[in-house]
Amino acid sequence: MSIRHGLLALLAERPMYGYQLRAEFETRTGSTWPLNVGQVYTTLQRLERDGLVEPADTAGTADDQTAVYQLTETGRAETEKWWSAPVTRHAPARDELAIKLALAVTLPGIDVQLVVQRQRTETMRAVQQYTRLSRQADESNDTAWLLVLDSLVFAAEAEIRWLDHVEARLARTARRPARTDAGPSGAPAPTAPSSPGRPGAATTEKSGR
Amino acid sequence: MSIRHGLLALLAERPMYGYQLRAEFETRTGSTWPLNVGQVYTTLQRLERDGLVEPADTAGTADDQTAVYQLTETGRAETEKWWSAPVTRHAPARDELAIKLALAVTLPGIDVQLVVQRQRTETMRAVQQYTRLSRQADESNDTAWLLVLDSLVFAAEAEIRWLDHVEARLARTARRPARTDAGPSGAPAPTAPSSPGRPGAATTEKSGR
DNA sequence: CGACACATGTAACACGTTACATGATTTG
DNA sequence: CAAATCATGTAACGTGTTACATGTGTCG
Repeated sequence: MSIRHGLLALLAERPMYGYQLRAEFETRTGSTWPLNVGQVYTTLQRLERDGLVEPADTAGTADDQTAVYQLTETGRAETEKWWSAPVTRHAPARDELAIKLALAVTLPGIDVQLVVQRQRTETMRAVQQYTRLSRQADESNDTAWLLVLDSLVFAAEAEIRWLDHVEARLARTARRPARTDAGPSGAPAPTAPSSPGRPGAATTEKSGR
Repeated sequence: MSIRHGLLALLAERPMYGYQLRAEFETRTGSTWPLNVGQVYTTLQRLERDGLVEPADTAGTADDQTAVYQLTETGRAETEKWWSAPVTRHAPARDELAIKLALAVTLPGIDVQLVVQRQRTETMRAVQQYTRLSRQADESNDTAWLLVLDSLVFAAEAEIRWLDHVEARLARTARRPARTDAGPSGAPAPTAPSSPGRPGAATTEKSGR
């Protein structure tokens, strides 16, 4: 849905054609997410189908081979709605890493420590890469790109923190092993007591600007 | 791809049938991501098509109406590969929020402050909700669920930090306005100098366990 | 003239999501 | 017996992704 809304937002500024939309989208998001041209055209088709955009009247401008689109009233309303409502993470997207580790903890014969360790290495590599790019973005004075990169850095750092957290919890549970398995297909197994205080959920201080 | 790998991982423990796989998956990931049964069957079909799973030989067990699947050799190899390689975020998934704010900064007539503010409210709400659920998970001693919830909390907190960061940067740029726009369809505009030191990318201290 | 950027589009496929259809078994 | 749960599957649709086909304009 990001593309859909992205295109709408761009078209809200002024009418545009497909090729142009792709260029604008990529430029303004720091070329972080390359956008296939084909996708733009199919998305435009769908937007037109849904009555959110329409071919622009190119009277006088002698446009023969560019297919300019503009927002309809409905499209403009939809765009405003997008700006005014926050992005909701209801039913947050399935996170492969979270699933992987949840399963790792649950299944027998998995060296969770090792999985965590390898993942941390990889994620730290990602952080470094993004940081490196950040310098470029800073030099070229590209605020949008910088913002996007920072978002990636923040997310990756959170992932590392989480991995540390998981590891710590594992170390604790390892001493006093408790089964997390639910059994062949049964209900959440009532097991031994564990972990009195739990961290993580109280780290909001730093953002209390 | 999470489902695909998730099912493989579950089948690596022992052969199972569709309905059972769904239950196991949901239980072990704390029912955070409800998995439609239909999806399980179609995914199983695709896995069979790709030679990763096969109908299990149910000789003697008198299974008439359950379709038990087991891993093939290829499937087992694929699963091991999954466990041994970290989840890579190459070409990280398009993040709607990042796109939204990058566009907001770039486009005229958008009250970025307001967008950020509303988003923060929403995200903080999410953090609180997850934290509340965490308590439940802790009480019911469900390690996997707890892990998943923590991951969501960490991610949401990172989002809040990022929003703060964006706001701070905006406040700075507001005093010394610089165009981020690239123009009608041109190259990254060379604009006035801005922002000497940039924070964010150096926040790794906390995870340096 | 040949390569490359501009510009539009289609086709095929992957995955995810919801809704629907069907029947067996358990249980109040 | 009725309702819920167990169990399997199909159909239709949405988005995203890649590859392909086609043509124009420009520039070395």
